[in-house]
Amino acid sequence: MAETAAILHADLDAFYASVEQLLDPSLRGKPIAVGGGVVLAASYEAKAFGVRGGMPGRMARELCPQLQFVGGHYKEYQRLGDQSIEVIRDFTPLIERISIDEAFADVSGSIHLFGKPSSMGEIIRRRVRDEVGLPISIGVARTKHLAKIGSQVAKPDGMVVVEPDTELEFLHDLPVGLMWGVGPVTKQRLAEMGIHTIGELAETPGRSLQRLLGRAVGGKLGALAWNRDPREIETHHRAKSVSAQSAMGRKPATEDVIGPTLRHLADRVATRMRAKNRAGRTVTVRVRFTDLRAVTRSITLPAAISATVILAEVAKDLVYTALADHPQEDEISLLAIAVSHLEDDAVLQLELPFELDHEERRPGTHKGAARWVLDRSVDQVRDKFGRESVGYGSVELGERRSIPDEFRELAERPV
DNA sequence: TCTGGGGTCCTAGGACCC
DNA sequence: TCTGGGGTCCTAGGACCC
Repeated sequence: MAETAAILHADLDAFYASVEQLLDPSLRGKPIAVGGGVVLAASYEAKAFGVRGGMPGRMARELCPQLQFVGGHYKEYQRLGDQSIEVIRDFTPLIERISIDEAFADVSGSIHLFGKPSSMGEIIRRRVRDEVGLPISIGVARTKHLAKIGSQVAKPDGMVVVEPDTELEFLHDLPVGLMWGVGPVTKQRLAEMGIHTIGELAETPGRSLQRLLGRAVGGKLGALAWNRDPREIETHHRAKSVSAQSAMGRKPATEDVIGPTLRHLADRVATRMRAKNRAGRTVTVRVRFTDLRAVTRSITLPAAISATVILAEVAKDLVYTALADHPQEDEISLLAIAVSHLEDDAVLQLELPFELDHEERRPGTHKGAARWVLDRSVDQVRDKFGRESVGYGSVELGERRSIPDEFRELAERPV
């Protein structure tokens, strides 16, 4: 861990909304939201009305009647996000990309070249503003946790430097909700104990925290409140799961809904796995009912799979298992497929189809390999002619989904 | 106000093995 | 035969993050 404050956390402000305002100058200074059914990002002008990310579009409109919904420049989001992070790379290769609009960087080894970390932060901010055209906030501190909180405090369009000798002073007056790992539930539980600030959290005995929040969460929060953050910059991590989901409002739990949706989801997941030469052993499905309660069912197979048709079949069995356990539910609002237990996939892997209803699990290697080879050729056609050139579930679904596939891909991390 | 999509990590019980 | 204990894997659910 750095002795000096040399960890940067850089976070683009209201990212999607800022990109839209950059692309269309007539939107600048106006309350806008990216999204539709749900607000994916709100401009600062919209935030002034109380509009927040994750909020239902209808509620946002009530809060701000003149709110303008825009969006759709998905390729630009990716390009401008990448371009911004690349600016940081001019100062250090030790970068941990958290998401499309956010990254940590360790610049301790670059001080002799570029001067103080705070100077680097200011240059990065200016260059992102001048060369990309976007506002970015930066926190500079000795640890990731402090740097991250620093950038949150610095928003919008600012920089906060936490010097090593003022860390606890900085930390202890802040609300617990700013801490990494404190969400709505934990915040509420802490409030019930009269804990509202990080300082109050630090004064609470570790035993009490662990009793209230569990061993892991309680222990972690106690350590962070006392400013012990052992995390280091991780320049590359591999994904541990691949998933896709589809919200559908309110649909009957019938085969004509479930079949095409699962084929489409399996296609998305399996295509991404194959593109990264990975395959997975554990398949998990999630079924959400109309009251938003959700159940999951999973199975761990004896061998990893990445063929679309096989994944769709396994997922379908799991979904019907879940539905059989909830016979009173005849409508669903979401289906999801996730594959975990990922392994590196030999180029010519053997796929094993399984009969889930039988004890016996027969390897049918010829059939499995044939499916995998077929999938590979579909992948190649799509690479040349576009994803829509070959449809699995998307054509059958026959309706516009609220979120285009291009946008979904943005959330993807390096696999 | 009941709302998207892609992820990570933790807990707890049960099965199974040594 | 009964008893004890530890480790690992699997499954389901939940909190959290961006």
